[in-house]
Amino acid sequence: MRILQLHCKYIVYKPVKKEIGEAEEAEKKESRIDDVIVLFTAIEKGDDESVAVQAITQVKEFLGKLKVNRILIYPYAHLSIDLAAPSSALRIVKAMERAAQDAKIETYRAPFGWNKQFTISVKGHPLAEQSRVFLKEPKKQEKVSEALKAEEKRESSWYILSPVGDLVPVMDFDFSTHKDLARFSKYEISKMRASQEMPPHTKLMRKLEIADYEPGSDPGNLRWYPKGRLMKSLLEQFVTATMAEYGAMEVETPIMYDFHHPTLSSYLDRFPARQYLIQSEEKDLFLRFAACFGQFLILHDAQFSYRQLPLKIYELTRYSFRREKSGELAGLRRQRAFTMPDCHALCSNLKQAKEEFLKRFNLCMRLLEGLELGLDDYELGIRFTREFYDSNRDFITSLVKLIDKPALVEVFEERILYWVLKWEFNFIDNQEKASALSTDQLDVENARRYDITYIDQDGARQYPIVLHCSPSGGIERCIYALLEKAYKLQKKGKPPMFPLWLSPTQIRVIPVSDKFIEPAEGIRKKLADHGLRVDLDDRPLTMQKRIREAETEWINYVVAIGQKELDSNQLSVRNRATGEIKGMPIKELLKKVTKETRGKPWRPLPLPTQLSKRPQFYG
RNA sequence: GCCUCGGUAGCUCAGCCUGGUAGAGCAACGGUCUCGUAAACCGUAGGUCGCGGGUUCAAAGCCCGCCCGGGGCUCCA
Repeated sequence: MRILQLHCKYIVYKPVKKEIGEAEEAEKKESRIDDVIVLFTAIEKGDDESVAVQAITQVKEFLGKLKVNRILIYPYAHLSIDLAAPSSALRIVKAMERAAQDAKIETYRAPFGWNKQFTISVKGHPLAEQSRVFLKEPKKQEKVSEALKAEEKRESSWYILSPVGDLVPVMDFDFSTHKDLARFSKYEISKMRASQEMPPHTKLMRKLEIADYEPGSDPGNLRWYPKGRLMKSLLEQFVTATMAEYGAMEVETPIMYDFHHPTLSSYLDRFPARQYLIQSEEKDLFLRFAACFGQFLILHDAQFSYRQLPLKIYELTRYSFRREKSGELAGLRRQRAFTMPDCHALCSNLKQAKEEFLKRFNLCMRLLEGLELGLDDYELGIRFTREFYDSNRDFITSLVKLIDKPALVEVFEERILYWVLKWEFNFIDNQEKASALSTDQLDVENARRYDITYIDQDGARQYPIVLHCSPSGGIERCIYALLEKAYKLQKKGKPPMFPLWLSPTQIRVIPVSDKFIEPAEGIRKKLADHGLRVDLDDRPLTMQKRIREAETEWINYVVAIGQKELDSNQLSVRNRATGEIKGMPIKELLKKVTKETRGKPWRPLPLPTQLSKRPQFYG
């Protein structure tokens, strides 16, 4: 629908003759209307009553601004080259008229289908002349998955489950020795938070040149600076290596899928997330929000029997996309494009699924331990259906035993989604918000949906149980947890730090003055040759200043080189964790550092080794 | 989507209430200093005050509209 909207001192018009067969009946009589908004209107193909209402709603709003409440709807075909058929056009013009009357607008309408003569006087103010286009809103844009709708009215109740198997309603639990669990429960149940400050990690991610918002993209799609890219890359490697060790086969699958693919579209309805949609030629595509599709489609086509179960398949999705509402986004805590390891395991029956589930639970604990996130840093949340709990009490309790502290439990009376049991490790940040890191689900529905089958001992086709696990949660979110944890340390008066293996610079060498740059570089190289990230602050600044900057960069060890060190063959090593300066031979430092990083992936410095050669990305 | 705060130098921000030559610190650049564990000193350069319109002799500032972003709420397999 196209409307040319004119604020007129007056308009005079007179029907001259019918132009089309469907024209309305009208008298060939002159009409005059004063101080009126004239809507020259063309109805186009695809317009319907909803467009008419939409148009009038906006016109009404506009009338308020101009302090006018009188309109003339004037059918005017010449505005469009894509006109609707006259019969439906007339219907919609009438719908506009009705909508306007309903909105208490004084409404006039020129007859439809006539050749008319008119004289018009348009006012001179800037808002007097407006052209507008209204389109029917495409349906798929409004598509909300059934799961999202179901989520909104889900019925569940909350408990605390202790390691000995007591299930206590949340209201009756004594939280006095479980402060973080109390925070987690409060967050999950009441959804009450009131925080004015910025989340500390968003400031840190920029100050430390890890990541930043990218105004040139969609919100929640971040840019990563070299140091952040390095950390992310190390975490990715670590998770992938751990999954390989576990026996999962790494694959790679497309990031976009056909919206109308039959199995995919029914899965979309079972998943509570909003998608990015892309149109390409004739296809509607959506960007994946997890690796499920790609892996399930592979497994659908693969053939395997009970002998190969449990069968484990893994992908590090870079990226998964979820079009979260803009207000939900927060730095590294929640993005619209994020990197998520996703591992599925197919199990022959519930017994095998439970064994595997436990194995993965342990694996996730170990993995977070590798990031130096321990049991004090996260809380366990478990969710299940009432029915599943009733027949698997001991099994569920055995999960809680593994962390040896009470867990928050959500019990669903009915199965709304595709799983009957899931758990997450939740990190509680400085604003007392909880975010899931590791998670695993027991899925009893998707094998059937994707027609994934295995052959059992008797040669019959069976549907396996599917486990969905993100062993670390989103990689970005891991960095968020590390930053928030570091901030907690800082609040307690301790130096904020990263685990050594993730530190962009592990050791910085600082020559006392520029006379010592050369020997300092020699020492730097010696250390670097042992597979460490060591850089050299060769800038002509005072020693104090360079030490200070090393500290603000959270560098774990700082080595000063001057005459004293050259004479004694001892390095002066400043240890960030303790704040102490200790003399030690180069070997001792090497031993200390390699011990601390044993078993973890390594990558070289992502920046020039000389600080004088580095650009500033932020600030 | 709603509420709220904001957009001024690369960064952090002041100036806006009460209209009258656009500021500071840090960073950058040039120089002096050759330095011993969290900020040496001097200087130089750097701005379409988010965009559009209005009011005014005069707008970063006042008014209207728009755009963008943060945070909160809702939501979170």
